[in-house]
Amino acid sequence: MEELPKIYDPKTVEKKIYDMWMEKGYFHAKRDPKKKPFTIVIPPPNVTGQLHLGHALDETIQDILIRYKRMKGYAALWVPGYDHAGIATQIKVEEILREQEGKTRFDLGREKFLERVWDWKNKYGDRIVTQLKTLGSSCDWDRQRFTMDEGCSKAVREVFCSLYEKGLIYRGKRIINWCPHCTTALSDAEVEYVEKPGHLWHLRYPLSDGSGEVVVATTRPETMLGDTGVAVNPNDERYTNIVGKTCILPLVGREIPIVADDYVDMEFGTGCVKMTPCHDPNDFEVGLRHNLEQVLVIDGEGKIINGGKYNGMDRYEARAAILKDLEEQGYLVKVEDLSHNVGTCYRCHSDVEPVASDQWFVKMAPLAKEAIRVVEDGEIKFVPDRFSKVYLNWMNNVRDWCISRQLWWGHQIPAWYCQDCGHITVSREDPTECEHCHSKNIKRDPDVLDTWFSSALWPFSALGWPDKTEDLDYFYPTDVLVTGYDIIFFWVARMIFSGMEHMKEKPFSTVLLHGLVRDPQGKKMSKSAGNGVDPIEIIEKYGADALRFNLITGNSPGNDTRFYVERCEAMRNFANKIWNASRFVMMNLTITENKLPDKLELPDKWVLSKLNTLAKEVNENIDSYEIGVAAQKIYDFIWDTFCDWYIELSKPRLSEGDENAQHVLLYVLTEILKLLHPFMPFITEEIYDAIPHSGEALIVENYPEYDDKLDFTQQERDFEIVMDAIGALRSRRADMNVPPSRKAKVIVLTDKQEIFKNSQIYIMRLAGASEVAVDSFDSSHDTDGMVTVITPSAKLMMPMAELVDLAKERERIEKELSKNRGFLASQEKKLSNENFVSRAPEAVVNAEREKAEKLRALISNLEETLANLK
RNA sequence: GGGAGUUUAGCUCAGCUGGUUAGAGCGCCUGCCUUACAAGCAGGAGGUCACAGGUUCGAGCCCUGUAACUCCCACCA
Repeated sequence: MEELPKIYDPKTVEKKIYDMWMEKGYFHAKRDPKKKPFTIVIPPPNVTGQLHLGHALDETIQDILIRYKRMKGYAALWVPGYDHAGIATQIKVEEILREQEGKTRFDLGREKFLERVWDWKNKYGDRIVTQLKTLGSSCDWDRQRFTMDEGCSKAVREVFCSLYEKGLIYRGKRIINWCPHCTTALSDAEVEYVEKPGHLWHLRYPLSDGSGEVVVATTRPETMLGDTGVAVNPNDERYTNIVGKTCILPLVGREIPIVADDYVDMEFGTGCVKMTPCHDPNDFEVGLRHNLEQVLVIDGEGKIINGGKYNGMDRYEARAAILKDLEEQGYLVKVEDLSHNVGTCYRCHSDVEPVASDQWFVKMAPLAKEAIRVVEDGEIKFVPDRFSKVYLNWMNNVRDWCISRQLWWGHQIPAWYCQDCGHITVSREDPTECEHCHSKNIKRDPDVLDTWFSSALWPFSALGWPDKTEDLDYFYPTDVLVTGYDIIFFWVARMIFSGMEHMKEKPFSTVLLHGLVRDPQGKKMSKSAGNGVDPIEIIEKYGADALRFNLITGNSPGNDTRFYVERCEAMRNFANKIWNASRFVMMNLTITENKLPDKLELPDKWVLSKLNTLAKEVNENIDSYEIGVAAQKIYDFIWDTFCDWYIELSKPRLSEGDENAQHVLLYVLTEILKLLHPFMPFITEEIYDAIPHSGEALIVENYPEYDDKLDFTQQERDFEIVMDAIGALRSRRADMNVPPSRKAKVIVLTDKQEIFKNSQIYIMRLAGASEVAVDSFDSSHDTDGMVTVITPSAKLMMPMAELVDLAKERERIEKELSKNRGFLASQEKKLSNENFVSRAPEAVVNAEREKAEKLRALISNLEETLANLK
């Protein structure tokens, strides 16, 4: 057998292993009627994107679940794909165009520009795919999808048309959020509110009849150019006399009415509100109720229009100019500081402008009904559960979804406007004439759909819908959706109502949410802050396995986590630990078959029993999505149980040529590799390949589960008696600074003589004993010059005369005695409590009794030792 | 204005439906290159589980209240 290097080098291994998996087609899920399907669709990363730690966490969780289920015998399908990311991609290509050619998209025209985007997508679109592969993601690459591929486009068109036919998509004029930088409408979900310091300017609007004035307050004075009214509360006695009058809009000179509307809060400001129907959602509504004129004063790029001398100015430039003029002309009453929430674009973070505009909307109320029911009824579960409240709250208050975007990159809206009769033709096939008047003079809506419109269909469009595919039939609904809590509204909510509406079935059963990966200070990682960590660099340095393990341990579902590079180091060390443990096993192997021997020693039964418990718990933990807990348990077992104890225990046996020890080592190691494989796929597969094995590859081995045949609970406890003794001896030797090289005879007085007699070699090896003599408790031994160590089951003596200080020894034992007497007292108090004994479960009471027994034994051992100490 | 989360060792965090004397990684102290691993081994220090009440035989975990920090939603010009 080839000698493995001392240090594990992930770089050379990971690529080789991944290529092997690909070549063998292990990631490809076959529809097998004998198997149960398990399906995950990937949250499609942006085609413009670079892998960041958030993706890495997301993908790792999914890969763990998929690999686990695959090993459990499911037809486990993980559908990969990416998202066309309308705004982000268009901006990216526009940027390149500007930088390289000094052109805008309008210079090229729609068709040529889109060619450029496709070129760009074809060139760089697979970068994110390559990066996913370095993480070890076992996606079914044969089924890779793109939100703008033919199938997804067909799905989008079908959904648009069908919703339109049902009256659930409509076109109308509403106040929408407009991003002047991205020059497109946004949905409500795409606006992030940021608290910013601002001002409240109080302006004087003189009454037309010269009988006085009203004072209004505003945070956005530039919108006054679009004012077409002033509103007061109908119950506000201060103003009843002016309702119905008009006032003169300063700077503009327009005569505008004063109306009464409940919307106005009498307590706030002056109780008079300027009405700008085109630039404020509330004003828009008030305007409709009172028939106020609509004057649009800010254009798509945030510049002033219909504003006389201010035309062409940027909105902030205009604000300054208007304020200056207002002040000079005596219309500015006062200025107050006011911190207020400003809507910003979630893509570019520019301030969004509320603008009245004709857009397409999805009518949400009817769709929300089923989406609410399916979560309330528990058909879809959120993990952690608290997010179902967040979801339901949003869905219960959801407003219509603005889905049109003034972009070129995306799914163009399948609506044609008749230039003659004005009818809108919406169709699955491109029409050649108006369906109403048959005019050929029709023009297609230039806008595209919100990127999230296509993502909303992902769980079924990625499986082939609207065609009736076998994949759809077999794999839908999917099982788990893994994503960050930050896109519940953008994506999760919309997938749920889309699935219910178009499939009449939930898109997934469980939504597993994780938190954000933050920097060591707890700040959000971002390009602009420069605190981002590139997962690819981490993988190169520490390996994908270490990164994966780092990301999924030490945090729990739905909670944010901080990323420490040092933790990667710790996880790399763990990988190296496994590597070396495996090296040790291999170096000592003369056997070639992996099977448990008939004759098992006590430590064998101990380790197998621990392994059995581990397998049981890991299955339970993963099944309930506690994957961090599962990982931690495997880590502890490998490092503590297997390496620090079992391997050490096996050494004296191996040197005696005990093949049974080899068999148990190989068996346990193999089971560990299986258990760990979903978490650390590369190193486990590499080791599996190097040790004797019967399976084809680890990735398709059976995942370990609880095994009745390995139930050695009693032997596990028996051996822990020996471990207690070893621990006590070690601790005592360390106290006295005895170097490991100095061996000493150990005399064990115990009523468990058989256990200790069978364990002499282990005590010698692990506790620095030159020889071990076992005798009964009541046998007499000279304690002169003996160092005594007490455990509940044994009195252990080492002749180390020169190290013994009688006074100190007394003191030590007395201290230990009083400590344990204290414990026993509290224990006995608990046991003498009627309520405890009668109400606590029997197992708990028995455990407590046993504990008390042990303490009594320990105390009597200590007392006896103290009495003999002369 | 409404809702949620967090508060556990020096730091960052686990702690699964309430059940010993509360754990991990990193850091710290002591001793070891014991032929798998110094990216390691052995031993150790360090916590009144934010605070105040309550329920319970038993509370880090459940209930009530308080405080601090964080986030989400709504949005009053």
